[in-house]
Amino acid sequence: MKLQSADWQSWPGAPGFCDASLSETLDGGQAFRWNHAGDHFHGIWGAHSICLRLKNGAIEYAAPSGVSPQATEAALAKYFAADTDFAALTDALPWRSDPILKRAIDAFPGLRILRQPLGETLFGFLCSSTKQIPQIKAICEAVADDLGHPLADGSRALPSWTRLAEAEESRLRAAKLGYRARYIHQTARFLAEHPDYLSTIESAPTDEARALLMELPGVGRKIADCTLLFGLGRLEAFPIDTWVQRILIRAYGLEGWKPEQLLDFARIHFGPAAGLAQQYLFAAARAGVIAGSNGITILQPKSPLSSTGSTQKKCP
DNA sequence: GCACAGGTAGATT
DNA sequence: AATCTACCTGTG
Repeated sequence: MKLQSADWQSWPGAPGFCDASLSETLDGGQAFRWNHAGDHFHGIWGAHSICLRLKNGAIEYAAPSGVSPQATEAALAKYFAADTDFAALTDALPWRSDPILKRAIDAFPGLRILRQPLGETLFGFLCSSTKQIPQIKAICEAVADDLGHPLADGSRALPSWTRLAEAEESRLRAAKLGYRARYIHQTARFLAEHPDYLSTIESAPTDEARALLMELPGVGRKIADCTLLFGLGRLEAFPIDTWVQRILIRAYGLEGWKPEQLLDFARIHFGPAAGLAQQYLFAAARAGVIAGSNGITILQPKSPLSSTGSTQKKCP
Protein backbone atom coordinates (compact mmCIF):
# COMPACT_ATOMS: atom_id res chain seq x y z
CA MET A 1 0.00 0.00 0.00
CA LYS A 2 1.41 3.36 -1.03
CA LEU A 3 1.64 5.84 1.80
CA GLN A 4 2.14 9.54 2.13
CA SER A 5 2.77 11.40 5.34
CA ALA A 6 -0.58 13.15 4.98
CA ASP A 7 -2.30 9.74 5.10
CA TRP A 8 -1.48 9.17 8.73
CA GLN A 9 -4.25 9.82 11.22
CA SER A 10 -4.23 9.70 14.96
CA TRP A 11 -6.40 7.06 16.62
CA PRO A 12 -7.95 8.62 19.72
CA GLY A 13 -9.17 5.32 21.18
CA ALA A 14 -5.87 3.55 20.70
CA PRO A 15 -4.50 1.31 23.44
CA GLY A 16 -1.13 2.19 24.94
CA PHE A 17 1.85 0.46 23.37
CA CYS A 18 5.60 0.65 23.34
CA ASP A 19 7.71 -0.53 20.41
CA ALA A 20 8.21 -3.96 21.91
CA SER A 21 4.59 -4.62 22.81
CA LEU A 22 3.21 -3.30 19.51
CA SER A 23 5.61 -5.43 17.51
CA GLU A 24 4.95 -8.47 19.63
CA THR A 25 1.18 -8.04 19.55
CA LEU A 26 1.04 -7.70 15.77
CA ASP A 27 3.93 -9.84 14.66
CA GLY A 28 4.62 -12.16 17.56
CA GLY A 29 2.64 -15.20 16.52
CA GLN A 30 -0.95 -14.20 17.27
CA ALA A 31 -1.57 -13.07 13.71
CA PHE A 32 0.26 -13.95 10.54
CA ARG A 33 -0.57 -11.14 8.15
CA TRP A 34 1.41 -8.23 9.60
CA ASN A 35 4.65 -7.04 8.09
CA HIS A 36 7.16 -4.51 9.30
CA ALA A 37 8.11 -2.01 6.61
CA GLY A 38 10.33 0.89 7.54
CA ASP A 39 8.70 2.79 10.39
CA HIS A 40 5.31 1.11 10.21
CA PHE A 41 3.39 -2.16 10.16
CA HIS A 42 0.98 -3.21 7.47
CA GLY A 43 -1.70 -5.74 8.27
CA ILE A 44 -4.63 -7.47 6.62
CA TRP A 45 -7.62 -9.02 8.34
CA GLY A 46 -11.10 -9.62 7.04
CA ALA A 47 -11.46 -7.10 4.22
CA HIS A 48 -9.28 -4.55 6.03
CA SER A 49 -5.82 -3.51 4.94
CA ILE A 50 -4.40 -0.99 7.37
CA CYS A 51 -1.03 0.47 8.30
CA LEU A 52 -0.08 1.34 11.86
CA ARG A 53 2.82 3.11 13.44
CA LEU A 54 3.88 4.37 16.83
CA LYS A 55 4.59 8.09 16.73
CA ASN A 56 5.66 9.84 19.92
CA GLY A 57 4.13 7.05 21.93
CA ALA A 58 0.75 7.18 20.20
CA ILE A 59 -0.73 4.93 17.53
CA GLU A 60 -1.43 6.36 14.10
CA TYR A 61 -3.14 4.56 11.25
CA ALA A 62 -3.32 4.86 7.50
CA ALA A 63 -6.12 3.23 5.52
CA PRO A 64 -6.63 2.96 1.75
CA SER A 65 -8.29 5.97 0.18
CA GLY A 66 -12.04 5.80 0.24
CA VAL A 67 -12.29 4.16 3.65
CA SER A 68 -13.75 6.48 6.24
CA PRO A 69 -11.93 7.14 9.52
CA GLN A 70 -15.00 5.93 11.39
CA ALA A 71 -14.98 2.59 9.59
CA THR A 72 -11.26 2.14 10.13
CA GLU A 73 -11.40 3.05 13.79
CA ALA A 74 -14.33 0.73 14.36
CA ALA A 75 -12.40 -2.11 12.73
CA LEU A 76 -9.31 -1.32 14.77
CA ALA A 77 -11.27 -1.13 18.00
CA LYS A 78 -12.74 -4.56 17.42
CA TYR A 79 -9.46 -6.11 16.28
CA PHE A 80 -7.56 -4.76 19.29
CA ALA A 81 -10.41 -5.60 21.68
CA ALA A 82 -10.40 -1.97 22.78
CA ASP A 83 -13.28 -2.70 25.15
CA THR A 84 -11.01 -4.98 27.17
CA ASP A 85 -8.86 -3.41 29.89
CA PHE A 86 -5.67 -5.40 29.48
CA ALA A 87 -3.82 -3.22 31.98
CA ALA A 88 -6.29 -4.24 34.68
CA LEU A 89 -6.19 -7.89 33.60
CA THR A 90 -2.40 -7.79 33.68
CA ASP A 91 -2.40 -6.24 37.13
CA ALA A 92 -4.64 -9.08 38.29
CA LEU A 93 -2.14 -11.71 37.14
CA PRO A 94 0.00 -13.20 39.92
CA TRP A 95 3.16 -11.26 39.06
CA ARG A 96 3.60 -10.10 42.64
CA SER A 97 4.42 -13.63 43.69
CA ASP A 98 5.82 -14.82 40.37
CA PRO A 99 9.14 -13.22 39.36
CA ILE A 100 9.20 -15.07 36.05
CA LEU A 101 5.89 -13.59 35.01
CA LYS A 102 6.89 -10.18 36.35
CA ARG A 103 10.00 -10.22 34.21
CA ALA A 104 7.94 -11.08 31.15
CA ILE A 105 5.34 -8.38 31.81
CA ASP A 106 8.02 -5.76 32.42
CA ALA A 107 9.61 -6.56 29.07
CA PHE A 108 6.38 -6.07 27.08
CA PRO A 109 4.24 -3.41 28.75
CA GLY A 110 1.03 -2.93 26.81
CA LEU A 111 0.96 -6.38 25.22
CA ARG A 112 -2.56 -7.32 24.14
CA ILE A 113 -4.50 -10.30 22.89
CA LEU A 114 -6.04 -9.58 19.49
CA ARG A 115 -9.63 -10.42 18.60
CA GLN A 116 -9.30 -11.65 15.05
CA PRO A 117 -11.97 -13.00 12.73
CA LEU A 118 -12.65 -16.55 13.88
CA GLY A 119 -12.34 -18.22 10.49
CA GLU A 120 -8.96 -16.82 9.62
CA THR A 121 -7.61 -17.40 13.09
CA LEU A 122 -8.49 -21.05 12.68
CA PHE A 123 -6.87 -21.08 9.26
CA GLY A 124 -3.67 -19.46 10.47
CA PHE A 125 -3.16 -21.95 13.26
CA LEU A 126 -4.05 -24.90 11.05
CA CYS A 127 -1.02 -23.80 9.04
CA SER A 128 1.18 -23.48 12.10
CA SER A 129 2.16 -26.96 13.19
CA THR A 130 5.93 -27.40 13.37
CA LYS A 131 6.43 -24.21 11.40
CA GLN A 132 8.18 -21.04 12.41
CA ILE A 133 6.32 -17.76 12.28
CA PRO A 134 8.00 -16.47 9.08
CA GLN A 135 7.02 -19.69 7.31
CA ILE A 136 3.44 -19.54 8.55
CA LYS A 137 3.27 -15.99 7.24
CA ALA A 138 4.66 -17.10 3.88
CA ILE A 139 2.02 -19.84 3.63
CA CYS A 140 -0.80 -17.44 4.48
CA GLU A 141 0.43 -14.98 1.90
CA ALA A 142 0.74 -17.65 -0.77
CA VAL A 143 -2.78 -18.92 -0.11
CA ALA A 144 -4.16 -15.38 -0.13
CA ASP A 145 -2.36 -14.62 -3.39
CA ASP A 146 -3.80 -17.72 -5.01
CA LEU A 147 -7.31 -17.88 -3.59
CA GLY A 148 -7.97 -14.70 -1.64
CA HIS A 149 -10.31 -11.89 -2.50
CA PRO A 150 -8.50 -8.86 -3.95
CA LEU A 151 -8.74 -5.68 -1.92
CA ALA A 152 -8.85 -2.11 -3.16
CA ASP A 153 -5.18 -1.42 -2.44
CA GLY A 154 -3.94 -4.42 -4.41
CA SER A 155 -3.41 -6.76 -1.46
CA ARG A 156 -5.49 -9.87 -0.96
CA ALA A 157 -7.60 -11.09 1.92
CA LEU A 158 -7.38 -14.67 3.14
CA PRO A 159 -9.90 -16.84 1.30
CA SER A 160 -13.14 -17.74 3.03
CA TRP A 161 -13.65 -21.33 4.12
CA THR A 162 -16.23 -21.58 1.36
CA ARG A 163 -13.59 -20.65 -1.17
CA LEU A 164 -11.09 -23.01 0.41
CA ALA A 165 -13.59 -25.85 0.10
CA GLU A 166 -13.60 -25.35 -3.67
CA ALA A 167 -9.84 -25.69 -3.95
CA GLU A 168 -8.13 -29.00 -4.59
CA GLU A 169 -5.75 -30.24 -1.95
CA SER A 170 -2.95 -30.20 -4.51
CA ARG A 171 -3.51 -26.50 -5.00
CA LEU A 172 -3.07 -25.95 -1.28
CA ARG A 173 0.08 -28.04 -1.30
CA ALA A 174 1.44 -25.66 -3.91
CA ALA A 175 1.28 -22.98 -1.21
CA LYS A 176 3.88 -24.92 0.79
CA LEU A 177 1.30 -26.26 3.21
CA GLY A 178 2.71 -29.79 3.12
CA TYR A 179 0.70 -32.29 5.14
CA ARG A 180 -1.32 -29.40 6.57
CA ALA A 181 -3.04 -29.12 3.18
CA ARG A 182 -5.07 -32.24 3.94
CA TYR A 183 -6.25 -30.77 7.25
CA ILE A 184 -7.21 -27.47 5.61
CA HIS A 185 -8.98 -29.28 2.80
CA GLN A 186 -10.92 -31.62 5.08
CA THR A 187 -11.82 -28.86 7.49
CA ALA A 188 -13.01 -26.71 4.59
CA ARG A 189 -15.23 -29.51 3.30
CA PHE A 190 -16.61 -30.09 6.78
CA LEU A 191 -17.39 -26.41 7.30
CA ALA A 192 -19.03 -26.28 3.88
CA GLU A 193 -21.39 -29.04 4.98
CA HIS A 194 -22.00 -27.36 8.34
CA PRO A 195 -22.51 -23.70 7.45
CA ASP A 196 -23.39 -22.62 10.99
CA TYR A 197 -20.55 -24.45 12.68
CA LEU A 198 -18.25 -21.47 13.28
CA SER A 199 -21.03 -19.18 14.46
CA THR A 200 -22.16 -21.89 16.87
CA ILE A 201 -18.62 -22.01 18.22
CA GLU A 202 -18.60 -18.24 18.52
CA SER A 203 -21.54 -18.23 20.88
CA ALA A 204 -20.73 -21.41 22.81
CA PRO A 205 -19.13 -21.52 26.26
CA THR A 206 -15.38 -22.02 26.06
CA ASP A 207 -15.25 -25.72 26.92
CA GLU A 208 -18.00 -26.48 24.43
CA ALA A 209 -16.42 -24.27 21.79
CA ARG A 210 -13.10 -26.04 22.28
CA ALA A 211 -14.73 -29.45 21.89
CA LEU A 212 -16.40 -28.33 18.66
CA LEU A 213 -13.12 -26.96 17.32
CA MET A 214 -11.36 -30.22 18.13
CA GLU A 215 -13.89 -32.09 15.99
CA LEU A 216 -12.28 -30.45 12.97
CA PRO A 217 -9.58 -32.39 11.13
CA GLY A 218 -6.14 -31.20 12.19
CA VAL A 219 -7.36 -29.28 15.21
CA GLY A 220 -6.00 -30.60 18.46
CA ARG A 221 -5.90 -29.00 21.88
CA LYS A 222 -3.20 -26.48 21.07
CA ILE A 223 -4.68 -25.13 17.85
CA ALA A 224 -8.14 -25.06 19.44
CA ASP A 225 -6.82 -22.99 22.33
CA CYS A 226 -5.01 -20.60 20.00
CA THR A 227 -8.22 -20.12 18.06
CA LEU A 228 -10.21 -19.53 21.23
CA LEU A 229 -7.65 -17.07 22.57
CA PHE A 230 -6.71 -15.06 19.49
CA GLY A 231 -9.98 -15.33 17.60
CA LEU A 232 -12.65 -15.27 20.28
CA GLY A 233 -11.05 -13.38 23.14
CA ARG A 234 -11.41 -16.35 25.47
CA LEU A 235 -8.60 -15.25 27.75
CA GLU A 236 -8.85 -18.36 29.90
CA ALA A 237 -7.60 -20.48 26.99
CA PHE A 238 -3.97 -21.42 27.55
CA PRO A 239 -2.27 -22.85 24.47
CA ILE A 240 0.71 -25.00 25.38
CA ASP A 241 3.21 -25.17 22.57
CA THR A 242 6.84 -26.21 22.69
CA TRP A 243 7.89 -22.76 23.95
CA VAL A 244 5.38 -22.53 26.74
CA GLN A 245 5.98 -26.14 27.67
CA ARG A 246 9.71 -25.42 27.99
CA ILE A 247 8.97 -22.39 30.15
CA LEU A 248 6.68 -24.30 32.48
CA ILE A 249 9.09 -27.18 32.76
CA ARG A 250 12.33 -25.27 33.07
CA ALA A 251 11.45 -21.93 34.62
CA TYR A 252 8.64 -23.18 36.84
CA GLY A 253 10.36 -26.45 37.62
CA LEU A 254 7.57 -28.73 36.45
CA GLU A 255 9.66 -31.58 35.12
CA GLY A 256 7.62 -34.71 34.67
CA TRP A 257 4.25 -32.98 34.66
CA LYS A 258 1.89 -34.29 32.04
CA PRO A 259 0.09 -31.97 29.58
CA GLU A 260 -3.17 -32.17 31.49
CA GLN A 261 -1.35 -31.31 34.70
CA LEU A 262 0.40 -28.37 33.08
CA LEU A 263 -3.00 -27.07 32.00
CA ASP A 264 -4.27 -27.45 35.56
CA PHE A 265 -1.26 -25.57 36.87
CA ALA A 266 -1.82 -22.74 34.39
CA ARG A 267 -5.50 -22.43 35.22
CA ILE A 268 -4.90 -22.40 38.95
CA HIS A 269 -1.76 -20.29 39.02
CA PHE A 270 -2.56 -17.71 36.34
CA GLY A 271 -6.33 -17.55 36.76
CA PRO A 272 -9.08 -16.39 34.38
CA ALA A 273 -6.70 -14.46 32.09
CA ALA A 274 -4.19 -17.31 31.86
CA GLY A 275 -4.03 -16.84 28.11
CA LEU A 276 -2.72 -13.32 28.56
CA ALA A 277 -0.05 -14.63 30.91
CA GLN A 278 0.79 -17.23 28.28
CA GLN A 279 1.38 -14.50 25.71
CA TYR A 280 3.69 -12.54 28.02
CA LEU A 281 5.67 -15.70 28.74
CA PHE A 282 5.79 -16.71 25.10
CA ALA A 283 7.03 -13.26 24.07
CA ALA A 284 9.61 -13.14 26.82
CA ALA A 285 10.93 -16.61 26.08
CA ARG A 286 11.32 -15.84 22.39
CA ALA A 287 13.12 -12.63 23.27
CA GLY A 288 15.44 -14.52 25.62
CA VAL A 289 14.24 -12.54 28.62
CA ILE A 290 13.30 -15.68 30.51
CA ALA A 291 14.17 -19.34 30.18
CA GLY A 292 12.90 -21.19 27.16
CA SER A 293 15.01 -20.12 24.23
CA ASN A 294 18.35 -21.62 25.06
CA GLY A 295 18.17 -22.12 28.75
CA ILE A 296 19.89 -18.88 29.60
CA THR A 297 18.27 -18.03 32.86
CA ILE A 298 16.28 -20.08 35.27
CA LEU A 299 14.72 -19.28 38.57
CA GLN A 300 14.80 -21.84 41.26
CA PRO A 301 11.69 -22.11 43.34
CA LYS A 302 11.47 -25.56 44.90
CA SER A 303 7.71 -25.56 44.94
CA PRO A 304 5.89 -24.35 41.82
CA LEU A 305 3.05 -22.81 43.80
CA SER A 306 5.22 -20.81 46.17
CA SER A 307 7.62 -19.39 43.67
CA THR A 308 8.23 -16.16 45.53
CA GLY A 309 11.98 -16.37 45.48
CA SER A 310 13.71 -13.99 43.16
CA THR A 311 17.06 -15.71 43.17
CA GLN A 312 18.33 -16.40 39.72
CA LYS A 313 21.22 -18.39 38.49
CA LYS A 314 22.82 -19.20 35.23
CA CYS A 315 22.06 -22.42 33.50
CA PRO A 316 25.05 -24.69 32.94
C1' DG B 1 23.39 -34.83 4.79
C1' DC B 2 20.51 -34.12 8.97
C1' DA B 3 18.04 -32.24 12.84
C1' DC B 4 14.50 -29.25 13.90
C1' DA B 5 10.36 -26.28 13.58
C1' DG B 6 3.85 -22.41 17.87
C1' DG B 7 1.11 -30.31 16.28
C1' DT B 8 -2.15 -33.95 15.16
C1' DA B 9 -3.87 -38.48 14.41
C1' DG B 10 -3.39 -43.21 14.24
C1' DA B 11 -0.81 -47.30 15.64
C1' DT B 12 1.52 -49.85 19.05
C1' DT B 13 2.84 -51.06 23.61
C1' DA C 1 -3.33 -44.51 29.09
C1' DA C 2 1.32 -43.61 27.84
C1' DT C 3 4.61 -43.63 24.18
C1' DC C 4 6.09 -43.84 19.30
C1' DT C 5 5.67 -42.38 14.37
C1' DA C 6 4.37 -40.55 9.93
C1' DC C 7 3.21 -36.48 7.87
C1' DC C 8 5.62 -31.90 4.14
C1' DT C 9 8.99 -28.53 3.54
C1' DG C 10 12.13 -24.75 4.49
C1' DT C 11 16.02 -23.44 7.22
C1' DG C 12 20.41 -23.82 9.93
